[in-house]
Amino acid sequence: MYINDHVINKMQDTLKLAGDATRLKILFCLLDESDSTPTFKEHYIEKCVNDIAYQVGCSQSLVSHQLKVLKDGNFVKSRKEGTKIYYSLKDEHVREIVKITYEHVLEDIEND
Amino acid sequence: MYINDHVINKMQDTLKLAGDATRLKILFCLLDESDSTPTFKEHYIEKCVNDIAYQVGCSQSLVSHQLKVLKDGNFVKSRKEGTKIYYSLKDEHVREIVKITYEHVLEDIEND
DNA sequence: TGCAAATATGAATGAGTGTTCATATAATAT
DNA sequence: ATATTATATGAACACTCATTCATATTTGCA
Repeated sequence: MYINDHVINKMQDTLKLAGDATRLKILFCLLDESDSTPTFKEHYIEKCVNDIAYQVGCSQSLVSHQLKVLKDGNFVKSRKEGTKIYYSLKDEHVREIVKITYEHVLEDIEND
Repeated sequence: MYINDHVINKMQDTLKLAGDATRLKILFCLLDESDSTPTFKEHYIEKCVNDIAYQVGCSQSLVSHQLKVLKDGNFVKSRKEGTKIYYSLKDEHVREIVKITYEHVLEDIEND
């Protein structure tokens, strides 16, 4: 193959990381301030774990576990302030991958 | 959540489908005629199972299994001709998702 | 009819992973 | 110190899934 395994494996990791419902919800949650239609505008919103858990509708434990996964995969970063830890998207790669997939899925649903 | 579960689940399915090394190799294989740097030009190349297996370096059985997965997920389509079955990309969605991820991974590797 | 080529399929296995539950850690306030 | 809030962590479980092996199916051909 022309594409080396390193590239393939990194692509696999990236797509696998994004390919989970709970993590996708967390990413959407970090995409915008409130519960609105997702704008994919470049801005970095910070939310603490409990707020994310509440908005996403999952347990604190699950969200914490998945935030760790997202952080290890360089999808999000975190900042400590008192007892709270604020998470936000790490860069524009994440946003674009979510955006492209979102738009394609919407298009598919319209042409069902 | 503002995004309904149906959309989230379809996004999950799409990204999960693409998030596997073997399937990515198959998709790259169907992206271009030969072993060159991937152009992401819109053209639909047909290859039969054995050729794909050879180029990807996996067993016929594995490739056949994964082609079924890709077909069920609407990533590829197939056409029968004699004893051979030719597979090709189904639409531009697949190509774009692979392209975006590929470019992002390359960019990450450059800035390592 | 029989054989070879191309592909599909089913079972089995083993590794990976999403989720829950209980608990630990850390910081703050009383 | 003690209690409370916020978050992380580890074990355990169930479940998914990628891969292999053996075999079935289909088509074309002698």
